[in-house]
Amino acid sequence: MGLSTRKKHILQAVVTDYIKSAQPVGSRTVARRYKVGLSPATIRNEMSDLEEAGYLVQPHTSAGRIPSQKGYRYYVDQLMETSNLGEEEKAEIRQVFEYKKLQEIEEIIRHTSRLLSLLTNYTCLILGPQLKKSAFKKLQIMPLDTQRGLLVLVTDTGFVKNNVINLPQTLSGNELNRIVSYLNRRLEGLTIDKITSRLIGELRRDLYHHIKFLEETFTLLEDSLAEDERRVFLGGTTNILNQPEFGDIGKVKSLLSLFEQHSLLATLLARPVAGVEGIIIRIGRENILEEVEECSLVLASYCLGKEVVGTVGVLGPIRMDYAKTVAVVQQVVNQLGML
Amino acid sequence: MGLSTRKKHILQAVVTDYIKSAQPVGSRTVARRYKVGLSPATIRNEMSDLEEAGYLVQPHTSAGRIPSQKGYRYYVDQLMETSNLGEEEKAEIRQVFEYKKLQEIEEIIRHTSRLLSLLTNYTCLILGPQLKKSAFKKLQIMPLDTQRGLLVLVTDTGFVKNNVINLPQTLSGNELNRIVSYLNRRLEGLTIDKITSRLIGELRRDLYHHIKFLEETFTLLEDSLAEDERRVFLGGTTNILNQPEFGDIGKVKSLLSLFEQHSLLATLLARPVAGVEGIIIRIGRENILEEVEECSLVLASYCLGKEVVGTVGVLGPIRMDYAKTVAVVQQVVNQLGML
DNA sequence: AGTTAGCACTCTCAACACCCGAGTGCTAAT
DNA sequence: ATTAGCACTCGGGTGTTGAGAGTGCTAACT
Repeated sequence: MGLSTRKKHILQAVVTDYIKSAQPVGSRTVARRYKVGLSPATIRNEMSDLEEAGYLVQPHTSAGRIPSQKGYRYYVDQLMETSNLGEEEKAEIRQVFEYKKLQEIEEIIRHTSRLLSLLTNYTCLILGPQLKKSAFKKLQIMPLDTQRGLLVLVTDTGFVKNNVINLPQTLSGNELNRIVSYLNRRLEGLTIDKITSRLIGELRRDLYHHIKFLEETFTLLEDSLAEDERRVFLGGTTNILNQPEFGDIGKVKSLLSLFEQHSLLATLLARPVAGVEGIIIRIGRENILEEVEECSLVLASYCLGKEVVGTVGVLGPIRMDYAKTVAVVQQVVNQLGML
Repeated sequence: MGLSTRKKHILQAVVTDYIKSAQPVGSRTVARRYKVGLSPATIRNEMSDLEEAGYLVQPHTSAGRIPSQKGYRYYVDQLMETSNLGEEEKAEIRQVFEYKKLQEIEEIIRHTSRLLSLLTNYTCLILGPQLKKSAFKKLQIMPLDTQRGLLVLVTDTGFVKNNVINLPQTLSGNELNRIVSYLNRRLEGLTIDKITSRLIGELRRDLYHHIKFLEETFTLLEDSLAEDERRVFLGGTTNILNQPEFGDIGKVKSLLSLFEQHSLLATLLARPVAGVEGIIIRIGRENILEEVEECSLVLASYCLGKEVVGTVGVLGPIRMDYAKTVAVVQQVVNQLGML
């Protein structure tokens, strides 16, 4: 791993220049634009070494070099200087969160994804809070008419779930209220994944004379827990079209189709080790899906309240501006955590 | 308007063939593939006339002809034979709606849009129910903690709206209940657009001693009414990428960006004259937005219950399979109406 | 020994010429 | 009125060429 400082400088120059220009960068350019006091010839030699070591590749003889995935990895790990956000940008981020304090969580996330895609010009993916890990807060059943009611479930993370259910006509308003408040008492404070079939079985027994009604309610509850497909929120899906590397319809198509398959996206955003704090960068093939093997992903967990509840990610071309993206993601995640 | 029957046949042949092949069709092809008992030369003459009359255009000399927008219009109005759906397709549609009876409305619409885009291979746009035209059904406020509550609003069309609001700590549960049931009584059965500022002012007076609390609730109510941006649901947004006419990134981009601007889409789906029943087809420039001047839109109103509540549309290239699309849309709208 | 200048070499890309085939329009024959 | 025949047109594919960018190597320089 021990690259000479000179090699480091050159590698850095190549990466930053390529990130800006999307053009293979040659020795001339490095010599001219980046004040290494060296002649092109020397730089050529060093670049040749770097290529041999696997940090750079040549698209073809007689083109400049571009970073390999290994090169990007080295850059990200060792070379990148984290850029500070401009004050205007910081202000913009703060402003978006200013009035969001008491909004519903989905609304907040939607805005966040828009903000991130706007600031970075890449595509933003946000994995919503995991229902299982949220705590039950309150449940209510609103009768709609004689046969149907609306089941409303709220978690402490501000997650709201609505479901229309059938009510038996024989059920009086009083009974309904009793049942609801009983359920609220029993479920209070439990995290959703604690509401197991066993517990539900218990509740069923206790309320045996309402079985028919409950049957459906519980099935619904169980379903929505089992499904627990965490919602993925997208922002700026068309931003990739601005990237020169996606001039080809085929690539665009496979990516855009991926964007419609939320379950796949969820796996993409899943953190490898839940424990790791801070920002994770996945470059090209380091992502599991082949649809994004030409993309990089900047990932971070975010909190709402004190718990880590989800993941935000910014997806751009491998040639993305890592420094800026990391800064933006960091800032946004911080702001989210303060809500 | 009076085309000879022979010209009609030829025009029809050209349109259908071009819809299938996306290639300009020449006189040979018409003679060979469509049993008009005529030689290419004769057909050439007729096609020449049709071009003069504006129904066909030549991309360049020595290419076949393709229909002009006028040509498509004539085809759609006079020539198109409405295709009957295959039994499997009908069954598929029915099946999707089978289990949807008591779902929430948004869920139904989401499924519908997926279904439509799947069956047609085009992009599906659905304009959700208009809040203003829906009738207020029920309102409930669930206290979440000492300071906040969840305001749940349900309309008769099955539309559910959630909003977190602040509650004054001084408010007792009883008081809250009284207020809620008072509001329910006053608002019952009114269509949302009847809940004007005047009415709200009245309510305010009647509940003057809760002004602070109500202030916020009402503002929220008013906001969500004023905003009343009808939601647009999309399906199969990447389907356009399969169309050869969108091989160019520029076009794709402008369309996909349009798909992110829901307010624009809403105007696109708005019906010109609310009264007109049945299916409307808008070809190319007949649509107001220039982003879709190379697209056609097949529109239909749909009902939920007895009221017309929204619009479904299928957006494809001008060269779309109108016959099939119309059949599918018709069928789906019918099924929706039966829910 | 490390650095640099010079030069021949390689490769891509854009421009240009070229040809082929599909399709037309016109004319003359049926 | 219809059709066969034929000259003409034009787009798209193919091959060639030249310019430009960048390299690698060698020999000279510090």
